[in-house]
Amino acid sequence: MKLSPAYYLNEDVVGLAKDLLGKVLFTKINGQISAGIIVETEAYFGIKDKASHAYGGRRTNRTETMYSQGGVAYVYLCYGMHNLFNVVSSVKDDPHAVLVRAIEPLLGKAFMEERRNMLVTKAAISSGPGSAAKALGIDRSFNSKDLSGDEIWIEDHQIYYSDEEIVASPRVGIAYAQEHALLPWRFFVLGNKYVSKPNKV
DNA sequence: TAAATGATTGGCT
DNA sequence: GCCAATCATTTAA
Repeated sequence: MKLSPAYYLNEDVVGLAKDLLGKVLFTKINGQISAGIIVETEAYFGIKDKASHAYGGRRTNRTETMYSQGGVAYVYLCYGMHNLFNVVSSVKDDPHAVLVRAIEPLLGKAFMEERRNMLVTKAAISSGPGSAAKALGIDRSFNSKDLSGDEIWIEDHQIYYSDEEIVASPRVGIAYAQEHALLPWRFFVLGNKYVSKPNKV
């Protein structure tokens, strides 16, 4: 069930971002397990992507995590208050990553409600990268953690979406990345209410 | 050492 | 729809 370490070595990060839709992201915190189906992702294409923190080969304390071999978590603080969770992919020294932007609550919904202080029936509980991470209890202490460990991992539950249900669109919040801002590297499940806006074709 | 800024969200109008 | 909140990280001096 748990994805094998080899899965994350895929050097086609855009294809991986699409493939991660329907996979199930788990966290176990203080023995409490929660999980959600990944329904929205974005690909960050290593050193050639102006929207990536690793653009141009920039290598700092923060981005060092992305240079790891695929299969670890990259979590960083954005706008001073949101923890964004990414899956590091590809081989060592090739800083590709996939941002998980939304999940559909599957297990441990009571824990999510407690962490988000809202009912799981509200789409906003895990819609958007900051919200999805918070619902699962992910914070910066998860940065660099191995995705094949027992604190955070991803499973394949044989959930597949058809090509008609998967939509590719430009990424969100990266207007500063100029021409790269228009690349259709955001993928989401059409009609799923947990997908952040814009969520229409 | 200091200044600038962002892969956003939620509350208010 | 608009806008404030809030700080780690980066870059420049």
